[in-house]
Amino acid sequence: MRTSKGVEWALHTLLNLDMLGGGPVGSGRLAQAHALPASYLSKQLQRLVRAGLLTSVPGARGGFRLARPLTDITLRDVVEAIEGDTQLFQCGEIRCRGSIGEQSPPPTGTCAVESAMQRADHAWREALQAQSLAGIREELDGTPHIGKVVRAVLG
Amino acid sequence: MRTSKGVEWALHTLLNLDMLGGGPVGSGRLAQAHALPASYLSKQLQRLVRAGLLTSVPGARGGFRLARPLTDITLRDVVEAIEGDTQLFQCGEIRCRGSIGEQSPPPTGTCAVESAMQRADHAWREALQAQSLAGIREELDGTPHIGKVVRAVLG
DNA sequence: GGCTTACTACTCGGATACTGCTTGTCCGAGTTCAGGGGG
DNA sequence: CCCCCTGAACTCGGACAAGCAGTATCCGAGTAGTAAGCC
Repeated sequence: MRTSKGVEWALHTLLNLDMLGGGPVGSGRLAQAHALPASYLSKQLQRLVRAGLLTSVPGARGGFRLARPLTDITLRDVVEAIEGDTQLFQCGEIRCRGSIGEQSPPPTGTCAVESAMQRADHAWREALQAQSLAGIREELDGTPHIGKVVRAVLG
Repeated sequence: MRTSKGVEWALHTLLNLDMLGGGPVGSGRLAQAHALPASYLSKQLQRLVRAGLLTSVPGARGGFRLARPLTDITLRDVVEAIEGDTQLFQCGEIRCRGSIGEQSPPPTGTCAVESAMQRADHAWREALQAQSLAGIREELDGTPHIGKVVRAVLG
């Protein structure tokens, strides 16, 4: 179990877009920046558009641009945009099946196992939500040449 | 992205084994309890054995039994036994590839994106570790007929 | 009658197929820009 | 000289394959119990 590569790609791409600042950048150029498959990256960026993190500009000279500043984008936003908001642990309600399930009265309330796993899931999402991309950008600015390279390559 | 079904199966099976208390129980009977594929459940239980959560008894009248009390088994133990201890987010170091990577000096230290995701990963594992199976067992004991059913079916 | 021994039934454990999702690729609809022609 | 029209190039967006991890299954090695045979 691991997050899809799209999460990593989306995060770096969002950071790159912020360093550029201005107009829309095509998926091809964004992909070239990190040697990613362009078409597949485009697919991931479409999800960010649907989630409201990016806006897409169609046509020639089109591309993607940030829909809002990095301070308003959390890791949780990105992860859920790519992966969906389904729980890490999905209860199959096996407690209701098999010989035990048949001989037990229909359960009332949530499965204890499920609720325990949900607590951990909640902690994960809280930790993701507590970190904005702006904070990560600040860490990167500890090595300021990065921004210069990005602008030289993509600008 | 979601945890494999094996996690759910393992958790319920461990709880059932504790309610029985005594001797080893075969994977077939444990599977029948929740209408699970017996052979595949056995595969998951083997992982719990390797992780030291269960002990297996070979031969006729053999089976699986708890290697230690539920108070000493946390959700994290079970999840990592089944899923492995790999991080939810695995950094592909794409920052070192592509035109940006080539034109940047070799990075020093951990990728900022990776360390941010690791913080969330850590929060998840902490929340898992904070919950023992004994606690879940207590929640289940709110509906005490469960133990009776388990003993009737498996005992 | 008691002990030994061969047999059977049952268990775990790993090697072997199948399925669904992640990953990767391709082509079409739509838009912008440029250039040429006409007023 | 300025405006309009046509064409081409480039973009996103969704439809179409390939690869791999998760899922499921089967068979062999090994052990406990049993029953028969022998002393």
